[in-house]
Amino acid sequence: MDEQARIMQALGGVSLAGHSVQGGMALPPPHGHDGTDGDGRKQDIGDILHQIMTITDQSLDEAQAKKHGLNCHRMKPALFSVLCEIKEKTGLSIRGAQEEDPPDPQLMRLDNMLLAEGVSGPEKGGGSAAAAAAAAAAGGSPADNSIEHSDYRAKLSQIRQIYHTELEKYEQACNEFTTHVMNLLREQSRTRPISPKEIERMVSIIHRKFSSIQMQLKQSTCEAVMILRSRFLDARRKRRNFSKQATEILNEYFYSHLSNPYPSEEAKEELAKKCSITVSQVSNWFGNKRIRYKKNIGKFQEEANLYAAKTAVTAAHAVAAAVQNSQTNSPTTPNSGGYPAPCYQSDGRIQ
DNA sequence: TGTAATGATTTACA
DNA sequence: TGTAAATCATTACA
Repeated sequence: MDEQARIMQALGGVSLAGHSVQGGMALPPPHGHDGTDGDGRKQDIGDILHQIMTITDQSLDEAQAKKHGLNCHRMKPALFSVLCEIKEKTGLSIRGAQEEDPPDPQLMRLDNMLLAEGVSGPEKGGGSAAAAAAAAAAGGSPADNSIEHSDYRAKLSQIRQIYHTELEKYEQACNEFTTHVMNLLREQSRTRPISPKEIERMVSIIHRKFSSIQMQLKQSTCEAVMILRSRFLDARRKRRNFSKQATEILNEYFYSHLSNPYPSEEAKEELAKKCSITVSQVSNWFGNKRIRYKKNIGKFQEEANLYAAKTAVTAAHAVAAAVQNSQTNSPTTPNSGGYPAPCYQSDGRIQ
């Protein structure tokens, strides 16, 4: 170390008890330097401060001249390689150089999701599959579906656009910053020992930092897509009341089968077809109707009577038609073979 | 704007 | 797996 200090001094640098200072850059002492001499250290610090003050007092021209002198010094290439070697030995320049980044599972998940949703990768209709699935689940009319579909696609396309713009910005910033740092290090490598390996390491550090920013972007994009999906897929958020006609058909069936309001699978399918809704919507409707009817029969009594009358009229018409056609088989009356029609008490309770 | 109505979902159970 | 019951979230209406 003493030899190194002497060389530094000879080159016009500042020798500071084991620390070589050049243009504000300090080379730490190699391992093993204990520096336990208390008074000596105080003196060193005083020297350092003094030297720093001296440096700042120097004019730029003087500094440049010194720098030039250093660069042109015949010993410089030899010193540079020696210092590089020392740095290699101390492990400063190779620390972490071998760190191979394993693929981040979280990043992979984000990438996969963005790819699946059509946000990253080639545009594939902006999640039309998801939109179609949601539309089917919602059981809306085809016209409604196409409106929702295009709405979903438009919003997804917006997200995609923002994602790509931001990604491009990050990449540009990363490249600019990397170039800047590389130039800076190359420039500094003229006056302090920086090996190409070290520059590479620095570049990889920068890339790692920027990729973590990219991950945040991907994460927030995924969140936006999830919110969009949940809004689109959650049928409760876009509930539409069934058409009056559909409700009529369902009510007619319900009240004409009041004693056993449990339509078979076939009946459900038929009702679904008639009402232009799905079988599960029919099941939901009957589930809701049964529980609400049971809970408050009184409230539904009027409705029940109305539909009973309606059914009776329909049946009478059927009978009349049958008689007219001289047909022998009588029409099927509601509830025939099933539960008896409810008999209402004065309080509206079913007997 | 508050409230009733209503379609959908969730949970428990047979 | 279908249903009851409770609950949620939205719509319709006064």
